[in-house]
Amino acid sequence: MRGFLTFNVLRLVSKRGMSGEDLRKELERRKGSRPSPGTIYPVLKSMSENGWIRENSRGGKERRYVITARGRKVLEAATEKFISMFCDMKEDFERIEAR
Amino acid sequence: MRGFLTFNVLRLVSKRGMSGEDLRKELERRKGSRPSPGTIYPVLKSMSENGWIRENSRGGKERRYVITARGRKVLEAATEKFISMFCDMKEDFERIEAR
DNA sequence: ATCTTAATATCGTTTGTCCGATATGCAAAT
DNA sequence: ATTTGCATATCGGACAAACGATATTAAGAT
Repeated sequence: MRGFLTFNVLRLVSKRGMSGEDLRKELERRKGSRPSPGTIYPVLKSMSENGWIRENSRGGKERRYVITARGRKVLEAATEKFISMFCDMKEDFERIEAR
Repeated sequence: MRGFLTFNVLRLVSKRGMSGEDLRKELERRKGSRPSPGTIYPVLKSMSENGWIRENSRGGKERRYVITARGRKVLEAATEKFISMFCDMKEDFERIEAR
């Protein structure tokens, strides 16, 4: 189950401002393993360079990122692709969440 | 949007017996681009070696695969992981399908 | 039997994700 | 000012996904 890290980060940041550490913790909750620093920070950097997210508040050591307008467009397009790829998974969501 | 090809193949084969070409066509429908032969056949081979799928009917040149009991177990576990990773995407499914 | 056509198989290479290790920066406590 | 602790940054490399090109196989048409 590899891949889709960038997509997931963009989704998380779109919901609320998050730092690298916030993301590592939340991703651990969701997928069981915590991505290493060497994974998450390069992703944040390249997303930043692409203009999908931007640094919002820099409270000392912690840098909090938020999504940009451009990032929202990218996310929306990616979400559509994602859905068409996994179009018949809605039933699985319902089946599994119903337990 | 790379990755998850094996997962997708397993899902498709679990619904109905499919050949390599069937899979290439269906994946094109879903994700826009058709995986090359050099992509799909090695995947089928390794899934076969793992005992997740097996050759069912070999109508001449065409080999049709079906999922095995073991494959179903793997698929079920992978689906749960997938859902917990993308837990809050149900709303996106509904939002996008509603158009 | 030969030719044609489509499906399948294999190989080497490219590309991208992710990690481990290590270094740097920053703020608060001492 | 020094130390401590945590967040962030960077780098090299491991690993796997996917491709392009090419070869093989099998069935049917001629």
